[in-house]
Amino acid sequence: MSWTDERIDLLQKLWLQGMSASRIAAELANGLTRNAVIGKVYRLGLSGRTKVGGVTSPSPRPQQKAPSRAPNPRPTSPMVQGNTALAIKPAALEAPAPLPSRDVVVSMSEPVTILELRESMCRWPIGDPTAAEFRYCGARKTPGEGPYCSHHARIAYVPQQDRRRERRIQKSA
DNA sequence: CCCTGATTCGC
DNA sequence: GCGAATCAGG
Repeated sequence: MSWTDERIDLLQKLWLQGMSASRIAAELANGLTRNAVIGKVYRLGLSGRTKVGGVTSPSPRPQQKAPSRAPNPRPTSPMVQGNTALAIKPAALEAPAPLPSRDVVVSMSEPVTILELRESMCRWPIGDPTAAEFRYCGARKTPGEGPYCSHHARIAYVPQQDRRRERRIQKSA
């Protein structure tokens, strides 16, 4: 598959929304890697996401080929990133104030699709597994073997300390 | 170690 | 033009 206009369009949209390359790649679901996404973005001249605030960073992208080799003229753009980056996009600032949803738990990183789910991520299911919107918690898994983040682990393993003494007495045997 | 984007470079 | 490899960093 190649970069169709539609795909490029979506790519731009997502990229400008602040979505990370890896997520976009996963979203476009095509075996595309984040490298492919980044590479395309680069070619499109979209690299160096303009930050919010209108301060149009000069995004100096010398499209010219450096004779020998440009060691690393890395401007080190100020970008919010990392697993915990909340994809703060311009749209978010313009968007209506988030309704005081009451059940927004402390979930940091947004839920992830199964494609984005990694071994180190919480597998707590979010939503209807049969729905397309089904996601997993995706937060950092608690070290060890727990398939869940610490938060969900507690919910999952609410042990049965309270369990009725199931097998009462089986003395007579 | 997980992740991020940027750049280079062979195809 | 494409994207893996690499680089540079958080």
